[in-house]
Amino acid sequence: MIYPRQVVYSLEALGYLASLESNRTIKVKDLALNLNIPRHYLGKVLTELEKKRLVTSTKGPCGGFTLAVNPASITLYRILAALNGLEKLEDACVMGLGRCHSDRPCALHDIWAQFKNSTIVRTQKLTLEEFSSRLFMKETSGSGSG
Amino acid sequence: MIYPRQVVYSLEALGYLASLESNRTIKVKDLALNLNIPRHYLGKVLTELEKKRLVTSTKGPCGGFTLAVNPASITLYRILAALNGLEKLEDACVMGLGRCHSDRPCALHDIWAQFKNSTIVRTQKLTLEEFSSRLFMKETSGSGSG
DNA sequence: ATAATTACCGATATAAATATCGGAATCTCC
DNA sequence: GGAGATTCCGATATTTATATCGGTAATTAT
Repeated sequence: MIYPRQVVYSLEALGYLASLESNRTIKVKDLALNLNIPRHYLGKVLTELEKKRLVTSTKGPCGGFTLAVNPASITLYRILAALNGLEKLEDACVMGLGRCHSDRPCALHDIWAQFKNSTIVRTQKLTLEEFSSRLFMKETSGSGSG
Repeated sequence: MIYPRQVVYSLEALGYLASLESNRTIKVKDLALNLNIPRHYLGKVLTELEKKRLVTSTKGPCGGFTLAVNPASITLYRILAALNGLEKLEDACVMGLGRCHSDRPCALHDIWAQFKNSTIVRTQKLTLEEFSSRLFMKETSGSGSG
């Protein structure tokens, strides 16, 4: 992966939250178990997400975290931006060569530029809901559609 | 950049060495100055490159490092492989999502796959000589070709 | 041989990311 | 208002990458 783990954990947590019925909360402990993330570390990550108004927390019994945004309208791009997850994509050179510029590009310059561009376009179209349903399929109570 | 700095330094050092007349050595100190890399750190990186038979070292006055491979025939792919620089490219998911597989891909799966593939194809065609002349232009003694 | 030059190498320092721990603060339910 | 549940938060540990330092070994020139 090209993102720091904190970002990955954030995406997983948000994806999972979006897969729950709206307004349903989940405890850090359970989230950590489900996503296989160290519990206390996830707690800190969620605190960050709360500061960025992406989730809300409630203390006490029946407390936990819940999504603070509408998953059908927020895009992954906005989420990544909030998490500083776009930094890698802003690097000019994929190999980190200081002397690679657009006027004197390295041999991978165009490939990287295209990847960056595609990623931006794609994530700007992708809602959290779509992202979530793809990977964190809602546990429907028993829809036997087939 | 998506590569660790050690890999970047290695690429820069090899590129620079390839831009010198063949069999010409350069001292770590000078290389570090030219590439703006911490001297002692570069020394360790070069030692690693020597273990991998990519460069040769000579001690004493007039000593230094020189390329141990033919820059016209070795590809960047082989170099990256030797440096374990392909690890990031081998990751299945660009976002590091454990539950993203080819049979249940995330929304960026195809973009990432294409980038990885293009990078491999391109670096397999790219010789160190080409890589070097693009960015570390040989200081020709005065070819006024234009 | 001696002196100067250079790579070599082990010890250590620094920084950032990741992870752990325990108790304080807050909230709900009774 | 008290008991229990849960987040919150500061302190600290661990790991990895990056960087620094200084002495040792090897080589060359004289």
